[in-house]
Amino acid sequence: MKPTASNLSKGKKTAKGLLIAARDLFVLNGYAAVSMREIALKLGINAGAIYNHFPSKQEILFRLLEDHMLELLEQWYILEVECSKLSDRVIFKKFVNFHINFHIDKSKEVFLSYMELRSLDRQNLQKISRLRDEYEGILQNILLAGKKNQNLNFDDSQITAKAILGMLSSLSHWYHQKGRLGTEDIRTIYWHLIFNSVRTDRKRNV
Amino acid sequence: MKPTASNLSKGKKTAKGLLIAARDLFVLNGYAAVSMREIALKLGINAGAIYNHFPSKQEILFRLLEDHMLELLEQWYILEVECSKLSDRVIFKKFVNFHINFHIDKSKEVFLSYMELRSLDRQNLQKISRLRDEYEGILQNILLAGKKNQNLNFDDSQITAKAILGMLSSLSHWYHQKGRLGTEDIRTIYWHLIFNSVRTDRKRNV
DNA sequence: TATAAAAATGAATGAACGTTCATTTATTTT
DNA sequence: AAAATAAATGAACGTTCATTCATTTTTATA
Repeated sequence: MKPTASNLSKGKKTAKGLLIAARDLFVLNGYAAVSMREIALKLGINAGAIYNHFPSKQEILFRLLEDHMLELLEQWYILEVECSKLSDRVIFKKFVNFHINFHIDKSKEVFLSYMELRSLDRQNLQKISRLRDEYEGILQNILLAGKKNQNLNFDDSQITAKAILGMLSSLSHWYHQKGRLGTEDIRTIYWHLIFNSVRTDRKRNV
Repeated sequence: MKPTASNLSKGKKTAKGLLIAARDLFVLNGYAAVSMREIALKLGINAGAIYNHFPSKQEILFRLLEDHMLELLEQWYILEVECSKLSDRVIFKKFVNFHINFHIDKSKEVFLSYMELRSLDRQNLQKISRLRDEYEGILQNILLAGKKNQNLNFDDSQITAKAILGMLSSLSHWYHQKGRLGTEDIRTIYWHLIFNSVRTDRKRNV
């Protein structure tokens, strides 16, 4: 059975709680500025007790980032299965919408992934970077396929992928629940901006 | 006479050197993870000597961010003077190019401004936020003028401004001198993406 | 309910932190 | 050159840091 909140053992519950507490504090103040004592305090336990669940502060950060990237990739690959017989543009739209949804849903984890890469030690950074490159590669391939079939138009797939992901990721810098616009509005606005930036049914500007 | 590198007094030279050293270290490891001792070491002086030039670590960060924002705004206002009799699109292009140039030129300061807002104390954050809002307002006004005259087309000026600035600012996350593409290529690619995302001579997509 | 395992405690570790200080050395001004 | 100012030293301040550990308490298993 998949573990739910209620049937987790005490230990697993604490471990999960620690990840959430650490995530929230890291987002608020940054990895280096957050102490193990603060994290423990959120759960009402002693700092030393954390080490029953995680071997180090660094490992907590790594687990947060890796779990996030693995889930991002996994979720996309599930969606990708239905894409084989769709048009380039529809696949592109599917990806952008998926990305926006995921970023709205997991804005804290996304923010962390952008802000705290530099707080990872060399080995962990390498692992996360590999996962990031894999994800960026997905978008690059979608763009390249669209260009090949003349359904999308742009100069450089690598820069364009970075620019699009950069635009979308800036979402996580300002998005929060109680904003002026609903998620549907945001999805629409971003989709228009992004699709127009690479669409073909227009002459090139100079 | 405007002070140059050579005619600065010893003290001013050290102060300037400390700002540069701090900037580079903050970019590399983050404000909280950098010690005053590390900053001093870069200049070959003792940590205590820093306090002859700056009253605190916090003040060093603030000075870096404020100087950057003030220069950004000042430079734009100089350019803006020539804009009064130009078309909406040309003004928009002028702004985007200005922004890209500035971000390529000062990629470290831009990166800092995005990453270390949360390391500012309340008062300093307020000051910097006011400057950021002023800059974002400039782009919003350019967009709104373009929309009013039907020269630009988009849904929401606030989100669109944020999205555009987000896309451009992601530049500072990966740009460095020795990259595959020259600054002229990057300028072109980004301008195409951005202008197309809000241009009018096309039908709206659904 | 008895027993083993897991989880939490609270004190302690040594190291590092930003900042201060009395003092010395270097630079600038008179 | 003398006097005044600025800059740097190196040790020390009190605090906080991540982590360790012997011990106790809680939870899960049999």
